[in-house]
Amino acid sequence: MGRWEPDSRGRLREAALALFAERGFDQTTAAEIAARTGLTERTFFRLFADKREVLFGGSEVLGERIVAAVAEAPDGHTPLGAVAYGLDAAAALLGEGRRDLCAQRHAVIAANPELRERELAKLADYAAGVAGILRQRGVGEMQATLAAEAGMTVLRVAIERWASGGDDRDLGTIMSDAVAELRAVAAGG
Amino acid sequence: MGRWEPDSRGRLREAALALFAERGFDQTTAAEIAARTGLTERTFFRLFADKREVLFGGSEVLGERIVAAVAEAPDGHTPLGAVAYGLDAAAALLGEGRRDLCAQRHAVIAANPELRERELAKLADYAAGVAGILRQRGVGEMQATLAAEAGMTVLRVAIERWASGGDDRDLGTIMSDAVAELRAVAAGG
DNA sequence: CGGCTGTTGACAGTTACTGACATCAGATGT
DNA sequence: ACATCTGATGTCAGTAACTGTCAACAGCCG
Repeated sequence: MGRWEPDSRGRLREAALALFAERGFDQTTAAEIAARTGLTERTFFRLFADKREVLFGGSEVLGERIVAAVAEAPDGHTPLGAVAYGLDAAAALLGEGRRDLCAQRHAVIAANPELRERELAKLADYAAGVAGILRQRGVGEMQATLAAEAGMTVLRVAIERWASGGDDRDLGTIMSDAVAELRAVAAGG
Repeated sequence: MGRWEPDSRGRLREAALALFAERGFDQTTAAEIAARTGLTERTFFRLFADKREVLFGGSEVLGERIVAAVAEAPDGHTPLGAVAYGLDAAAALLGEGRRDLCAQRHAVIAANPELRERELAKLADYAAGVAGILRQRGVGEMQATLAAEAGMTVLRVAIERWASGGDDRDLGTIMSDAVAELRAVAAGG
């Protein structure tokens, strides 16, 4: 290496986030993002499947982490109890990162329907992975799906609270809280 | 009316479903769909915001029906109990339609990631509407969101079972069942 | 009869994305 | 040291999703 600046992916991600935050997603072309990093549009699309994906790099890592944590949850847990392990792992991973960047990213996503769609799709992917693990642990198809999907809803709501600054507590705390609320809401008549 | 064939929207929807089922979503252009109905591509995009929307016409009706049913649920229900009214209304509405068409539509959607994204977005819209109603009924922000989202997950899973033919029971029955499973999965430790 | 309205067509333009091929620094093998 | 291979990039041409603008024209209304 040395022939080109390293970490094209990372530089494109940074440039994209900055431009999206500044002018908005629709008002930013892939060519502009690429130009800002000294690369070409073609390279952009080689590194990211589509323009939206540039905002979701690293999302596979989060998904894998969640699925792994659910898989490693000790036996004897209810489905939702196992999912909570995954949520803890997610909170730990996200808690490492810079909260301001996470907030900026979320503001960009919240401002654009296409990006919101993509985020939902990512969460649905995680949910599918988690549901698969739960099924391996002997949970029935329907319960596995419901527990996994509900867990990802908790993840989304908690992150939104955390990133939007409406709740100053630790992300893990917000999430445990949300799981408790989920139990409460489902327990009632 | 009379100058042109009536119901351009409906004709485009039919043509699109047929072509998508036959060759797949990606292998079908908007111009081809339009041509099959004797219209032009420009008209297609005047009637549908984008190519995917042609498969989701009438989805606002379903959303409104669900939200209305939740709003009209008698007092004294838990949040999830009120959501169940919405699910009943959805089952009733979908039960009216032709199940084979619903199944074909779902097969097309299931076969394409972009279409799955759009479907998730529609469900998220319904959930937002339902959560709003629950909040009006005095349910807390977090519980309202969780109950509404969980309800839409039930809707999705139940429809998938029903449409894919894996479950011969009535859609309403499948859904009540799924709600019960949701309660069971959340009730446990 | 004349003007207004709503639906459509025609046409040009932008941009997301793809495929095919060229380039060239650096690692690798002999 | 030399040839070669590899991997990341650039170049260029093309498709198709959308959008803006203007024209055409049946029906309706005064």
